[in-house]
Amino acid sequence: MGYRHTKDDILAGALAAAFDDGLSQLTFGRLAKRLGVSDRVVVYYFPSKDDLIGEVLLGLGTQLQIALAPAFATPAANHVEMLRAAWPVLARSEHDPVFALFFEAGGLAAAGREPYRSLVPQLVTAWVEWAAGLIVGTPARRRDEAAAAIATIDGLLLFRQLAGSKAADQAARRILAGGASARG
Amino acid sequence: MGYRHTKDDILAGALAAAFDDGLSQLTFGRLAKRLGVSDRVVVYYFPSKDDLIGEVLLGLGTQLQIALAPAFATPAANHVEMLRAAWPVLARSEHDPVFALFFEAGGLAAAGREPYRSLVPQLVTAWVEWAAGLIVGTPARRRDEAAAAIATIDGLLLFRQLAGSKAADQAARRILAGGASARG
DNA sequence: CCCGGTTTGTAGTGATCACTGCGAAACCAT
DNA sequence: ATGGTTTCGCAGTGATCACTACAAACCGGG
Repeated sequence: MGYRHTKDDILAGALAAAFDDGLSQLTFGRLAKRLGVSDRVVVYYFPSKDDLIGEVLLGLGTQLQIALAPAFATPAANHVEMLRAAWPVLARSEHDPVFALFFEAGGLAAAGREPYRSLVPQLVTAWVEWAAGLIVGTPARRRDEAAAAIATIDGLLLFRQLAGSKAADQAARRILAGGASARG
Repeated sequence: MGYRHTKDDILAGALAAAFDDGLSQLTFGRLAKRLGVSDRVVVYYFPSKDDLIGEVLLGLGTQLQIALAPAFATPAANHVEMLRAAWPVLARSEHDPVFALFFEAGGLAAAGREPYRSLVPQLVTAWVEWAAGLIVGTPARRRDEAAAAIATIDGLLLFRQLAGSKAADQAARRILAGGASARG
């Protein structure tokens, strides 16, 4: 038997707590109480709050990758085709707390709060590069279509969180209708 | 001479403080210090934090409307045309703190935090209805195209905040290219 | 000028924040 | 068993949080 808690235990608990209550409610004290330990243990493994948040964001990135894997599995001719492939994931996104957490982090990044401001854009960039690998065409075209796909997916995900699934379905219907015959 | 501060004074200060430091840094104490008064004055006019945030969000809605007025000034045949009309606003959005503030509020709403969860969707809904008034066609078509426009605009605005203006320009180029000949 | 209500300062509430010092317990290698 | 290291509970740091009690200052109407 090792010690009672490993760093991974605590990080997993932190991710779960963030999923449940949001990043802004993630504190040493609350996390410790959730895990049934002294907050000293949490601070021992994550010497500063930024350390904890940084690793939580890393874990969030992994979870996002898992959630989006089925969406980004097949090559696409353009961003609308990519969006269509992602649709099954988008259509259920309001039930997946990983997206809510992403937008909370994104909002804090937009507001300029560290360490979100430094870390969240890396998630988005990695996401774009991942998408670019699936687009067919010249490098410039792959880059542009991937950026268009990610921007539109972000918009639909956020719109679904804020305006509800019905309005998001209406929006998606129109967006997906336009791209069947798009050219490069 | 009336008293030193009116409710509008304090609300204006609160909006300015939120623009500068973000909603999550908006507290009675900081706002009072910024205005050079006791926090008692702030609490007098806004008896609870939710009251203050609620009115700040209302003011944010007004500022958003002002910022987007030039984008939503002319009728559009579909969401891509509307997006094209909005482009001059989108292309400068990273210099306008009103959008950063909107995404911070949106992220907190997505995370389920009150009063954001209750109030922010109203901003988005009002936004969609405003856009629907500019789309030509049947009611259902107006509604769908407006939703598509707002979702895409949200996505481009957020993408510009998180991925930078260069990537956002690339994304916009592709999205705007697709809709020149879209039909209803 | 005085009287009513409105506005504001001083001070303080208990709670929670991120974080620390210290010593003891748990663990491991020998 | 022993000595050294890792882990962790206990207690406490000063700061800040939203919010309150109380009384003084301020104001317009009489």
